Amino acid sequence: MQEKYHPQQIEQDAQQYWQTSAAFKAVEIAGKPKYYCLSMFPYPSGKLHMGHVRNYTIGDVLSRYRRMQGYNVLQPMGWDAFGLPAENAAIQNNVPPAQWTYDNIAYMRKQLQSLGLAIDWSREFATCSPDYYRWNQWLFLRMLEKGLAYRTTGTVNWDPVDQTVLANEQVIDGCGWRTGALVEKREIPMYYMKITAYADELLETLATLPGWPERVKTMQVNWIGKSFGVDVVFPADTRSGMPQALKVFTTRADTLLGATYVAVAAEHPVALYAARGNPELAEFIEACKHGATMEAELATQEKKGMNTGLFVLHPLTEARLPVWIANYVLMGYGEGAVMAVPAHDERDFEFATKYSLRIKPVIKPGDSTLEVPLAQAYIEHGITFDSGEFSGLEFQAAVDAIAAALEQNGLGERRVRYRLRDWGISRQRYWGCPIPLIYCGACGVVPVPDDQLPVMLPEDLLPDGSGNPLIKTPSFYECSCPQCGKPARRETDTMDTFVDSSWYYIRYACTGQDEAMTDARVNYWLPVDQYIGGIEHAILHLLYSRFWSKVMRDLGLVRFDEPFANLLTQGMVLNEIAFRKTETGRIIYFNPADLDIQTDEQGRRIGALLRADGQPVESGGLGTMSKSRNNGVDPQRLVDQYGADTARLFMMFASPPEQTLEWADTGMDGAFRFLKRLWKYVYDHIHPQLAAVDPVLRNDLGAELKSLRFQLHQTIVKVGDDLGRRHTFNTAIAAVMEFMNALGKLHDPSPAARNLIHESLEKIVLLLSPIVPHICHALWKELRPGTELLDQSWPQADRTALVQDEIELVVQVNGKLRGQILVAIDAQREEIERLALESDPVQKFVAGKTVKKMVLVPGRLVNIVV
RNA sequence: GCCCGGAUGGUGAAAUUGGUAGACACAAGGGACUUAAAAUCCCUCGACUGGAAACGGUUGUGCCGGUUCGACUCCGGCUCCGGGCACCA
Repeated sequence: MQEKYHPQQIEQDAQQYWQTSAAFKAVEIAGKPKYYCLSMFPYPSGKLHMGHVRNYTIGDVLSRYRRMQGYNVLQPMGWDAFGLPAENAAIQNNVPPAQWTYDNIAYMRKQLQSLGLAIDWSREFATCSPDYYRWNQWLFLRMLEKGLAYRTTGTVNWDPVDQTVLANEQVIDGCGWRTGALVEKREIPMYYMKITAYADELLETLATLPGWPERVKTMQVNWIGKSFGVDVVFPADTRSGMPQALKVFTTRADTLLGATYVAVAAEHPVALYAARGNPELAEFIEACKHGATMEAELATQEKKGMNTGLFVLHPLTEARLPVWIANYVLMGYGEGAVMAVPAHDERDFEFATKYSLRIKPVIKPGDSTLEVPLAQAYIEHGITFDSGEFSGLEFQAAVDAIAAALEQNGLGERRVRYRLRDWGISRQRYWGCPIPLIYCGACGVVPVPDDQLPVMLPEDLLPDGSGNPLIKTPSFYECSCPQCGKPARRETDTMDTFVDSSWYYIRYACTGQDEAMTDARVNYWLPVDQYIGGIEHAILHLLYSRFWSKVMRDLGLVRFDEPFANLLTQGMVLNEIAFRKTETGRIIYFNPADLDIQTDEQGRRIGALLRADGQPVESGGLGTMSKSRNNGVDPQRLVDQYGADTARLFMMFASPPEQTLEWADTGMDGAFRFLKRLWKYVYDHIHPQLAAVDPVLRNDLGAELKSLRFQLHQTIVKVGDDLGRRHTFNTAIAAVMEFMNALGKLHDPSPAARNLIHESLEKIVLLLSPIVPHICHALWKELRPGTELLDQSWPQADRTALVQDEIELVVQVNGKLRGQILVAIDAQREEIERLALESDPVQKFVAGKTVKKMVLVPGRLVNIVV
């Protein structure tokens, strides 16, 4: 055994051993309990960042821990390989997206392997492989057959200069990111997946997922947004020229008598009708085209509107209500029209105040009245008033009565609605899975026959920023109609990359299966036992995956209802954002590694200077590590400098996994120091070649050794609980450090002590092995020559070591800590109270006062109330 | 704007079911070893305060209020920060 800890050599040896022994190859073994541990696969952006290290280390710790517990573990890895960044890179570097992607995969695979992850690499695949995306296409066609996929129009961001569709990310302050041109909304035909058909099940089965974080389930519930309300029809006032009735949905039918106008989207037929011969209105509608498409922008943009001059009739009072066009009403949501009740809706209140529209309160708090005029909308539930026959009712009674009245006169009906919208999957982009459809002049939209799948994506095209290059590639789009054989045109849109990531975890179970999307092996491995990934995927990816797997289930391809039994959402790894603005207003970002931090005498940060020129930079706060903001940290430097074990240990020790982590590498030294100390402990124990270790004489230990052994077995219990149940790897590591500190204080040359040290070191190595597997692999060889760490089971605590005679209780007076007492483990209440009262520090505080009450918390404390 | 989280020493954090706030580390300061440095080891380390010292006291978990014998933890109201908002992944 070498005297010093040399991670490079140790890690190389361990990784080589794992590879040559195919240690992590997962094989289906009937009857053996399986554990499918999956970390979200990476997008091959170029190199790993700290978020990846965090994600994959967590997965690896859990995988190795379960393996030691006797599970048949599957931990696979792959690549979410389609997507926008490859096209941007292609434009920038003149390299086809395919090549850029494959190069990145090759580099990042090496990086992952250097972390020593217990992955079955034989199952690796990338979603851009035709063997994979062929089944996207195949399933899409099945969904089309079942009516779960359909075609309709959707809104996109249109860059009028580049003549191309932009992703939301590519729209900056309403302008195209490359051209700076004002972006327009445009309606184009697209394909949608009917996720709303599964809305109820997606909602209901969340309740069957106790292994999911509450916050994620809450977010999904709110996202699906099931609401009970009423569809209300406002008939046209034909005398005003209004061409049609307007239907709106409301969850607040109790406020119907307070409706004072109706607003429609700028794209609504009534708006277009009103704009004919009204240039002012037409201009407003035109301006709305440049309005926001994103919900965040939509909700914060200035609310603007115009009166159409048209009227509808109130469905209950027949009062004439003006019809307005408003930029905050979207055609894509519901019916493209809303009823406005300014007195009881904040947005309507703001709008009505701005345009001097009528505000009519009809709801008041149960125990008081409203002060008129209102200073703000009263949005709480309350009692109706000023509502004719519907006055004086509480919320539900009012909704029921008004809904009944509407149903009676045929102008409304109760409806359940969802906030969830169908999933638009068409992308006007090159680097994605082709949608397998053909457009024939004679036959219309014709699916590509199954035996012609996959529709292969050419890998040699070079996008130039002006739209999807597939449109300009006849060898791709020219084809003949599968039905009539005449020349036809292939669909050039590709699928949303969320399709790729919606079922990759199923495909890992069927490596090599070329005849079908899945096979029987799925039934062994799935569902995933533990899924680990960033909290940023709490809604979209996880909801789409749940949906897609339910569709597969209904097609008989899989048997489970939910794909991920347990979910661990790791917090984001943040780093500082530093920048300067050039004279022309362009923003240049600086990597925090290139800055010198200035602190005050207390060590608090007050600013930062760019090392290159010594001048200050501006702070952009904290944000997730990203290429675009130049605040990523490449783990490679740390791995090269300290080794993978130190990087893994530090990452796990830094904070609990679900917590957002502000990146700082201070502490790496400490993690490295700990491993060096561990190495030294084993070396010092092994090296003297003293007497061989005797069987431990556990009943013959003195008080010091007995107490140390108690702590050892307490630590075994604690670490198992932290890794397996709590997933708090930081406290597991802290517990081992604490025990190591205690062990280090033992200076006892007796054989009994030496036995205990040996037992301790073995257990420490086993406990740490899921976190720092390389060093543990090497140390185990020294402690138990001829055996392999990988074959060892997770240690069990010795119950006899955990028996205690006495325990310490805390004594409080009026809830304040005043002292401790030592009591026998089986001491009775009276005995404990007597000891507590008699203890010196207590006497001081109790003397001369009357004891009112004593609170005893068994095993914890005594509180004396005076 | 809406939905979901978070805030504890100079720093990362711990306190698992309402029961000792700051475990375990980092940084810093002091010391030992060394020709020196690195490495290693030892000590101090929330704030204020009494004491020569031993050892105490008060206060303290983003802010304001509440419940309780007892609150980082529960309740009500805020502030700031992070994630998501349907075409970044």
